[in-house]
Amino acid sequence: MAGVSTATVSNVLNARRSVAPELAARVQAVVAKIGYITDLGASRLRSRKSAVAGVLVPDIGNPFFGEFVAVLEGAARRDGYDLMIVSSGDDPAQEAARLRALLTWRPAGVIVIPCRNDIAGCEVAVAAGVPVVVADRIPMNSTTDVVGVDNHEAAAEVVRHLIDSGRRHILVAAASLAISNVQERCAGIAAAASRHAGVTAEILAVGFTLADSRDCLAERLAASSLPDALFTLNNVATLGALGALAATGLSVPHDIALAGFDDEEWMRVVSPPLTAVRQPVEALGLAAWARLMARIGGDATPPHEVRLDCTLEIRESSAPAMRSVEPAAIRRWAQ
Amino acid sequence: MAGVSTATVSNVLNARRSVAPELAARVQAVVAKIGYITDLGASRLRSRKSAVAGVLVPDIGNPFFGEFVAVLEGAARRDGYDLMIVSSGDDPAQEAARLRALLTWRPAGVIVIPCRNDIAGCEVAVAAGVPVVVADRIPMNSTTDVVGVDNHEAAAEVVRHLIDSGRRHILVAAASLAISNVQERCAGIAAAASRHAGVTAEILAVGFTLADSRDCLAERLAASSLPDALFTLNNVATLGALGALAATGLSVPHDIALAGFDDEEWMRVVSPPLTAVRQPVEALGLAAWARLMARIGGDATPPHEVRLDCTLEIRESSAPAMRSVEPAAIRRWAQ
DNA sequence: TCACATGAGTAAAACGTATAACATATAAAT
DNA sequence: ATTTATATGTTATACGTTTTACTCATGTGA
Repeated sequence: MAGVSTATVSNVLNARRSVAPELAARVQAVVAKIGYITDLGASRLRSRKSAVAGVLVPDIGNPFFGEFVAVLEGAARRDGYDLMIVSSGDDPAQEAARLRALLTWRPAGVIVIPCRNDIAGCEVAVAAGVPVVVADRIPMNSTTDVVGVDNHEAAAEVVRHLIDSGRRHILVAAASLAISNVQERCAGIAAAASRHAGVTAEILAVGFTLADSRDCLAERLAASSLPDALFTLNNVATLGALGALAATGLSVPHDIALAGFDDEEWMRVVSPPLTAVRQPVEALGLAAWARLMARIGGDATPPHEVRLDCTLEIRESSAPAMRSVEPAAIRRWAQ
Repeated sequence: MAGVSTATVSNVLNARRSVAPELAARVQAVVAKIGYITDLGASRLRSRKSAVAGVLVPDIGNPFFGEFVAVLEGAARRDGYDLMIVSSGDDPAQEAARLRALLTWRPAGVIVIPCRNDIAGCEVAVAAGVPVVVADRIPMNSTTDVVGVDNHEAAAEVVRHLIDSGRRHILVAAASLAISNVQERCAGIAAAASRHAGVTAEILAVGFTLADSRDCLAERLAASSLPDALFTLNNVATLGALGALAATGLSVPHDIALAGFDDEEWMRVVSPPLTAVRQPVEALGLAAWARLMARIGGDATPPHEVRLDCTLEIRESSAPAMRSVEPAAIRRWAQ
């Protein structure tokens, strides 16, 4: 339509070789007129270079993973990459299937938050020569780059804080003990608890859904030997704990302290505000993306392990149980 | 490697023509051995049929949109489709750019939650002959299928409830008045308020972020002429309201009632539990997907408009301000 | 026995793009 | 004036599939 060869069109659109201004203008005019849009599939097929990265998370509907993906998307756009986002539903079989589906897109690299300690079907990616970065849940002996937080120290810090707050019997609620970061957190809890005589920590697997964790915790709290602190290891378990506590009639922090992993915005505006471990989600995403870009760029150094620090946001839900003091004092203490 | 032609391999993998069992087995064996994975780009290029759908949402990190996308992903997988997910950041320029980026993937269809009343760059999609379904925020005179909720009635129901609860001066907090569903909600509010003498409704645009809405509302609540009810039109505004109320020292529902659009899990486990309009996110996603599949399947009927009903979850935050009654009674009332 | 349908394989073209190779004109250097 | 470099255009091929068209057996009914 512009009276030029397809090669010239390609050169105009990709600015690879110089094109006479007059011809370029003619091409641009036709492009605008007919609404021409490059076929990225054909482009990648011919040029053999892919500007898409795959992202596999357990559940895109979970705000933690949603935010993680949002960070990745921003970083990817800045570097000119598109993102192919899929979720595994915390099911290893789905994980393998989705990873395979990702690879059909021939991504330049893949970022994965696995649902278990080993990534199901990860070998197909490395076999295909696609760089893989594992985030958040870090398998024990991974051969790929990994990016996560210092779960051991963060969990230990929570336990130390609860002990300082006068608590002695900590009930820990985790989705599943098969998740690597849960294991790291439990180790941190055990380590911190063991350094203080008379402190007990009981671990409870409460499942992945709000309903499961609520019911599971309600049942435990109905039993004798009540804990005086509840430590939830992810955001879903925290919701379940609040539900169970409301059902049981226990008051926070008076009867029992509550602290959890994953800080969400609502936690600091409700009453009582919830003590939470804030994971550096943005830094996590940026670090994962940086590692992926390095590998795509040809970095062949041995696998990197990036560990970022969490921050403990101490709020009223884990304040000391001062029966005789008015709420205002507790609020003051929390600051 | 299997000693057959590529045509036979294609027939084995896609089961299009019958292949001798022995040859098929040989092909499958090689596929398994070398970890062959079809190149989806090349496949689509040649077959001219695309099994990918584009999804454009304002912010993948927002739990409402995250859940919407999660529903879509499940539906898409069931129908054998992949999803290309991008977000616009509530910026019309980005919206147009991302939509264009989506089209480079040659999707069979696109589902869009626009950031304004008109979808920036939507014409390129329809020009390309790609079916478009608009969800959640429905432009006034759209030429495409639209799927949304009955915002007018849902908002009116909230206002009627607040009036029943003894409230007369309602402050409405919306992100932006340029959003179509906000306009519909405001119309519903005005209609319901006008049917009751002495009831006022004041609309306030508080922005898209938690910080903005908190500051904006705190400023308004510091002024004279305090409202006795706060009605937030999305989840971010609800968070901002809680923050502003905490800063102002107003107690809910004693001094002021609080009700908002978007029901999230935490809202029913905090105290006081929050009255919220629950949007049927799952039904919304399924309806949008169903419309898209119909259009992809060749449905050429005039544009459909699907409207789903919301449900009002009445909880303690909008209970009557009974100064002399103990909390237990209020809780009873809320049930 | 012949004509003809059916089954099962292959060769080759096509999808939309990028690029290497080549061609030509003009400018610059010798 | 001849070579050499540079700028700018085109032709043709290749990317990894799918699919059409063609081939060659083999079976089947008259």
